[in-house]
Amino acid sequence: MIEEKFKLENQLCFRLYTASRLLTQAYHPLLGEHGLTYPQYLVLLVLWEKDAQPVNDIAKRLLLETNTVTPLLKRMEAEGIVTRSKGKEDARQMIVRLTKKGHDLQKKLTDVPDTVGNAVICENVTPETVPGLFGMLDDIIKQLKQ
Amino acid sequence: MIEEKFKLENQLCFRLYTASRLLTQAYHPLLGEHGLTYPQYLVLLVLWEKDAQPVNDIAKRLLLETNTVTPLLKRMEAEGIVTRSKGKEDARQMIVRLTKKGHDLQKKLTDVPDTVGNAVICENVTPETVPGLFGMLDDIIKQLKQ
DNA sequence: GTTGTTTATATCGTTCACGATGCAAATGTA
DNA sequence: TACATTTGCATCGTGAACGATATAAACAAC
Repeated sequence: MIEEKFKLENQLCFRLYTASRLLTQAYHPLLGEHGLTYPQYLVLLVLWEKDAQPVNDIAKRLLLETNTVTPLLKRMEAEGIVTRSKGKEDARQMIVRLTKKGHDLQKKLTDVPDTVGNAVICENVTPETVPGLFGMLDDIIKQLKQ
Repeated sequence: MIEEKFKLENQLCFRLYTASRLLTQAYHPLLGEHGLTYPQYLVLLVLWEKDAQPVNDIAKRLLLETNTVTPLLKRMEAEGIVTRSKGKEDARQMIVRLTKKGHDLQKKLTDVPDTVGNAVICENVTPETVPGLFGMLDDIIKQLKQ
């Protein structure tokens, strides 16, 4: 008999991993239409809030390493969504800026948040319960960031 | 001014994605000690519950595609953790079985669930609130599976 | 100023994820 | 039995993630 602690049903991580994957998949057709991946969409969210950021600030905001973000940004540069240029004050930095195409994508993706948001609404996940879910996930993230 | 719906702080998916990544990272040192990755650990959880399963059953249980699971299992086979052999009733199936090494890993990993479990305990995430979190995540998963 | 350290980014290798496609075994139908 | 379809798995290509390492610029100490 398998111990309770090893049952898949008792694993928080498996739930987070699965929910994250499935929700990312829900974004896929909406973003793919515009040649974007989900992590690239996250970079856009960061740059729409504040344009012209160094790689490090983007990575820190997304809690990713630069070795993940750098290739991702180079692909976005190749797609003409962002530009990357050396910082003037600090020549080590690479400043990432939205192109017109990158900026304009916001209008084209205007329906994405609500479409995905509506896709998860169900019995126990409603506008009333989501804040509580956010709180717990934020707590987990804060805790694991140390 | 950026719209509310595009703010990173209002995204469920980003929270799930980040929490999943960070929690998986918490497993990394514990599993890496035994030459395992997190997805490989998930396969072990499935096989410890029930040995000798075809690739498809493992993939379905983890909500993954076989094209993800097949290479993963081949790596585990190369590590001597599982064997893969053609099914006798249905020659299309590949039956995956734990080796002694794979079976014995359970004892060696006995502390992993509690160690990781304790790492997430914090103010809003306690033995009392976790069932509610499980319920919401299960709801999201169920909803997105269609 | 020379040297040592830190910081910002990039490169490399490995392992997922996953869409698209291929192939052989099983199944269904005429 | 013949042929089409479905099923189970594998292969291929691309894009993340991430540990390890490299490189150049900035900074610090002497």
